[in-house]
Amino acid sequence: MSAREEHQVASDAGLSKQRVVVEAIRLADREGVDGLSMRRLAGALGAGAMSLYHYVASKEELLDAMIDIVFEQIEIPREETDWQSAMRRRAASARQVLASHPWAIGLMESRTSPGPANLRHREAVTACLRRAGFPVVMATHANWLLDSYVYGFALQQTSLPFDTAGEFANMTENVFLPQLPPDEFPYLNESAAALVAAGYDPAEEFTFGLDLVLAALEPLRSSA
Amino acid sequence: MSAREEHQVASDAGLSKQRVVVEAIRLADREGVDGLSMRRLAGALGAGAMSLYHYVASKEELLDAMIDIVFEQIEIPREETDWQSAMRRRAASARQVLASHPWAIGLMESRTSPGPANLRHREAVTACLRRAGFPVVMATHANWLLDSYVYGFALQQTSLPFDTAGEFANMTENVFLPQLPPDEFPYLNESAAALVAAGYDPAEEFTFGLDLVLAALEPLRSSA
DNA sequence: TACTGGGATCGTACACTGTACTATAGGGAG
DNA sequence: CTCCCTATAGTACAGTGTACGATCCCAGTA
Repeated sequence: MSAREEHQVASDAGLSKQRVVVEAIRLADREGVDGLSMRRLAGALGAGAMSLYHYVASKEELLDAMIDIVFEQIEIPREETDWQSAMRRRAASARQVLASHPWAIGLMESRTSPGPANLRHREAVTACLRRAGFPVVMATHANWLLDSYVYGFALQQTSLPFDTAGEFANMTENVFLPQLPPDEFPYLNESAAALVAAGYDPAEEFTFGLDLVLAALEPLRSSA
Repeated sequence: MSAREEHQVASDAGLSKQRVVVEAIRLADREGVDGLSMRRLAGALGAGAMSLYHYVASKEELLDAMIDIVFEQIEIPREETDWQSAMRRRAASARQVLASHPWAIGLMESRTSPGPANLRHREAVTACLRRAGFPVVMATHANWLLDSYVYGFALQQTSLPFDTAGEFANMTENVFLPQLPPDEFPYLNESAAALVAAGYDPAEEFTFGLDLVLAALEPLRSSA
């Protein structure tokens, strides 16, 4: 016990569910979700593996708690602003949060229970849309559409190896194009060449779809 | 060896990468991706665990091959039809395929290499959009937008426990509503009640967003 | 025919996983 | 002091991916 105190990194002011989950997120961010094991997590906390099970019923519950904390980090729409600005802010926040915890999207698939932060988020978004004048069913449609776009974009983004215009140009010229025979993939070749030439910046891609969707939803409000 | 032949299910006409990957997909469909282990897969094929490694370098490569076969099942746009019908068909196909292999979306996250079927798909979609008159950069935007919507919708759908209007009404009344204190979640309560009363059918939700996106993209074509 | 080489198949072993069960230490209540 | 309860672990077990080496079988050659 005294030997263990020598090398432990985290403060040992006592465990707690909060501390366990937060450290699990840091570990997953650093090493990927496959590198997150109960033993390694316990090691990072300076504790024994089985001690974690006093704060978390199972690894499944730990993963649930992790994604709920991720949802907590997504900015909730504020009341005063107009609905488009509010949706833009929360979409940008969601994209950024999901990009900095890439494992979260892959985890959303298997777990079915929404979690409290997720529910608060949905409530706030629905409130914003309803106050903006969307009828009930239309607000549901808008919710689905916006969430689908944000999650789908984040999903695609995390599986791509570039973030900036420079990285995109670099990867396209040195990795993608050499793998695309021009006779088999003429349009992808055209596309890649044109995008690099135009200085295409993937960071701006998110805005295009979001603005288009918001503009298309605007006339579906019933009042002003 | 003769004892093993008694209980094996699959035909033992010899292994092959194709047979291994196809059986892996069936196993994942049946038991979830967590239930897919090399030993169980080998058992389903009537083979020893290590035999699989002659057709697949690692489990990672197996997973890559699995998602590429899933992509192969998504209908590719045909040349003759107008672009909106083509996109509607392939979006519907993608949604259905991803719904019947729910593990596929969760897997897309971690793997970065596109895979041949994925590339052919992208090529065909880009071709369709370009021929419809979208400029190069606009075709890229449309591609991102449509894919984000389809993947995001599929992701949300697989994490929901209902598919039909009846199941939705049932789950909402018996499971969701009892967990939503009306004073804390007034809008979600209003929404749930209104949707059940209106006989809301989640199967139609996909069409709404897709149609909206397609209509919003239409004027961005440069020629007719 | 006998020999050989190589591809396919598999058994064993190792490090690692989640976690059930059990044991311990420490502190507050009676 | 005794009793009990909460927090912390150690050990053990079934199961994982896969490195390594053994085996079998068959095509080709002498």
